[in-house]
Amino acid sequence: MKTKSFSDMQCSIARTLDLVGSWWSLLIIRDAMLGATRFKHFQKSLGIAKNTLTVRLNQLVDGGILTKVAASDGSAYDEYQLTEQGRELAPIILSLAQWGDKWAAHPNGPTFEYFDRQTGDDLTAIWPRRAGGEAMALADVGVKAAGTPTPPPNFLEGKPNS
Amino acid sequence: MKTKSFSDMQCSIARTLDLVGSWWSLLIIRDAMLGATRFKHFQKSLGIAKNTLTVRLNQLVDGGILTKVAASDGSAYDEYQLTEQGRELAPIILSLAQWGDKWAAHPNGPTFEYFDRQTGDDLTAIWPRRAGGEAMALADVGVKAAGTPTPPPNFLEGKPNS
DNA sequence: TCAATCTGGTTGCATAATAAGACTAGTTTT
DNA sequence: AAAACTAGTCTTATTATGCAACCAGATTGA
Repeated sequence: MKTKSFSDMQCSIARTLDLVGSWWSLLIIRDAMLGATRFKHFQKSLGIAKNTLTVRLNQLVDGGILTKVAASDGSAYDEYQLTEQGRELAPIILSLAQWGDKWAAHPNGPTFEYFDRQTGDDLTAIWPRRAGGEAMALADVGVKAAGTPTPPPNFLEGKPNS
Repeated sequence: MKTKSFSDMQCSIARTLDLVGSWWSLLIIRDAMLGATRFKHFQKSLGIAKNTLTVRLNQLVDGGILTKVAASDGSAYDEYQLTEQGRELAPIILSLAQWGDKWAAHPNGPTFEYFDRQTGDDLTAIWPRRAGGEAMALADVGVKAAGTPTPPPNFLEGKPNS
């Protein structure tokens, strides 16, 4: 069959998913954000098959999300570390967590809570906002083809032709 | 092999990915947000195999992201519409787009731009923010086990044991 | 009107991705 | 020095995806 790649699509969403959208990838990134650095961390935390984990880690390294560096603690085994590019996936991870907390919560409640280390407050919702900072209604989010000046259909509302 | 499901994990991120994390799912949701409602829209836009599309659409309906409703224009063919639950995936979609624009842009540039329909301004970045609305450094985002009072390791910094 | 086309699938077959477990060379612990 | 651990690899089995053919009902065009 040869699973189709999204890498030749022009859409940024597709291009992102091509790098981090395969099964397990985003959970590996989650664990990396929570401090996992070694093969065994990911393997134990996720229960993923080792061969699959090998492939996924290599893909993330190739995609520039992770780097493999010499261990900081003198061990002979390398560490996988998030790159800047990888760290900036945090909004995606946080919005996934936020949605799951609201719409797909586990009977026992969520495992993690996110807060502002400066103040201790809970994080403000990850949500589209206007310049001032207020969250906006989804219906106010407009989408347009790049370069187009006029505001065509609404995000979440426009109809495709035919 | 039997692909492992994430649905019994407690983590909200995993639970969300279980519903929308399979190959094609988020692109289908993207298209739904851009106005696609019918089988042919998704099929034409994505170039996905028809049997796979059938499975994906049914999964999204089962997961409460889409509903199948009678066509609004009198056609005999049903429409797939986003539910409220589905519409609230917008922050995930927008953060994927934002990351891709920055880190995985197509040579020809992005296809879409997002703006505030009220003002015409570009959207403010989807990013973790403090109560006041200012974007915060990722290093200031803390994560803790649910219920725990003390702030343990940083998000993006904490080390797992062993 | 009525043949041609479109729509939303289903079915069968080929291949790729994932899972599970055995195995291994090198590392670390006891 | 033996035992256990680490980060894989290899083999085998099953599922997921892709592709093409097919089909019944709806819609369109001449």
